[in-house]
Amino acid sequence: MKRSRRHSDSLGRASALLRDHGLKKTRPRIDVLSLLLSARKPLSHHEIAGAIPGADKVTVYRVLSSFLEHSIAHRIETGDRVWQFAVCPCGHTEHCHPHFSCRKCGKMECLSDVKLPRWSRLKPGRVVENQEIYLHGLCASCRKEGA
Amino acid sequence: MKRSRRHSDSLGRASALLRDHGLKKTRPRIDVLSLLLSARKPLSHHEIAGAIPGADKVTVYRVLSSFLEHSIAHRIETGDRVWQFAVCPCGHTEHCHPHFSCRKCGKMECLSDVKLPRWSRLKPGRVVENQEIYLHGLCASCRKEGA
DNA sequence: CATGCAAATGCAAGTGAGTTGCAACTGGCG
DNA sequence: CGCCAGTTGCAACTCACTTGCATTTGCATG
Repeated sequence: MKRSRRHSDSLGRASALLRDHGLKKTRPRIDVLSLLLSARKPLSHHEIAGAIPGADKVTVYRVLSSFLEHSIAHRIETGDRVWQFAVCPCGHTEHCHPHFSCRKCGKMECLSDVKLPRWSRLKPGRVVENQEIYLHGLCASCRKEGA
Repeated sequence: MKRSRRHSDSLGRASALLRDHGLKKTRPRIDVLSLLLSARKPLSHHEIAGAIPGADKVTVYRVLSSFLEHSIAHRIETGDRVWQFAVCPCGHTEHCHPHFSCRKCGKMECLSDVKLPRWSRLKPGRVVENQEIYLHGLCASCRKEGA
């Protein structure tokens, strides 16, 4: 089964990631990290806590914060004052790429392969240390259905 | 005095803008709009309400919402879950341009003249209707001071 | 200029994402 | 095995923003 295979992969990858970053291997951390790994798209705290039966919401916040500190995951803000969290397949720890979300189905994707302008060249003098690019619109499948 | 001249300009422009959009000319609307016009940079609700003595915070939220609805102002989210509001000099009502904020002095600017990639070409199939680009780093003057 | 009323205001109370304090627990080291 | 720094989980908090509702007001109309 594809799904369970991916899930067990995620469990293994989660353990390895925690070990590599010197984080204790605890139940909440394994649960949250393997969920993020198998999701392959950004998830909100609400989605994460909801997908893990019995999860404590504060613990989930703290687990996510520790992932951010260790650059295991990154955080996106989508304009509705709710954070989304993701471990991107590209392995980038800074959210160097744009994120797209569909106004119809709500799905969000990381556009990891998009080339971006060199901000510092465009605006000499400033140093851009961090960026957040958020695109909103219709995804390919919702567009076909006709919105 | 340059400052008061700009302020009275803003008062006149504010009245004109309200009239043009069919909005009643009320005290809170005049106050908020002329403040945004003279600020020439994004301001948070907190900054706006703080700068207008006796302003009711709920009214300020509602005034800002009506400006958004009528595309007089636009709203930016900077990553700290606090909205910023601006009437850009370029006159664009969609926030089509990136915003930059300095991590040292906190100042935020609209980068109205920056050319952006054509998202739809980069990611065929999707329709990008709205974008939010937020850059964070050091502005030119804070960089010189050495941070 | 007086009048009416839809729209706007202002106060109080509510919502919800995220945070803090603190006592109890536990992974993983010696 | 036993320790303890790091982690968890519960309750209570913060704070940006929203909603409900009674009162006021801009402005169109007679």
